[in-house]
Amino acid sequence: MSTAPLQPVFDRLLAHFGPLHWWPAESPFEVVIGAILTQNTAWTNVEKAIVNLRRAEALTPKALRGAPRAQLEEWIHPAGFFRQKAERLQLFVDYLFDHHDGDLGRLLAAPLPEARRELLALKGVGPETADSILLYAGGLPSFVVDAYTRRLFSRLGLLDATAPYESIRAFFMERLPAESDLFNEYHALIVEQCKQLCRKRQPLCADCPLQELCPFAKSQQ
DNA sequence: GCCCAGGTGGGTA
DNA sequence: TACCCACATGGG
Repeated sequence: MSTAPLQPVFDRLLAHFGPLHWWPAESPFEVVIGAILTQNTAWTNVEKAIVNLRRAEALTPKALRGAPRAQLEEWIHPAGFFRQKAERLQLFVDYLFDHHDGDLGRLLAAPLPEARRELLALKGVGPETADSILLYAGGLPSFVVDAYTRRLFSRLGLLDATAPYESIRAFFMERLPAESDLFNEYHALIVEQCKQLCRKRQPLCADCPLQELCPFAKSQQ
């Protein structure tokens, strides 16, 4: 399989940042919570909500299911969209108990396409959230496409940022071996690359390990 | 004060 | 299919 031009991008990011070993969570179920809470939300706000949930010992399917809705909304308040997200979290755990005995591992033990269909059928779980759960909670090789992925790779001239989610996901999955460790690091490195430049308020081509691969950077020389 | 962030669902043409 | 909008907080 030809991995050009995706392998060189990965190699440079890995050399620059080193392995990141995502997701920043202490359990697979915490990945699910983080994936829902981070929808269109800065991770710093999500962290505050997760601290509240941890303090309340609410980071388990059982605890979340039993929590009063108003209480849950209060815990996750800092993450924004708290009414929507409280509903989505409880719909998720309700489904988990109704269909998998409250065991996330069982849901994620199904073959990837089946587990993905199941997740996508849930209200509040779109393609990015589903792929994040599959990859980072389940260790399944499902490539995650997010706003950073679109921004970085359109900047590199490799894809159209406005293309549908599934076509961008296919672009990566058709060109990379289906290895969860590779997909894990790749997405984490994309996020790290974009976050760094965001913090520094720099355009994507400045101080970037991908300079040599970036047509936009070249045109500015 | 304004803009944006690791989306999703519902409605309309 | 392609837009539009609601959803809400916190940091730059």
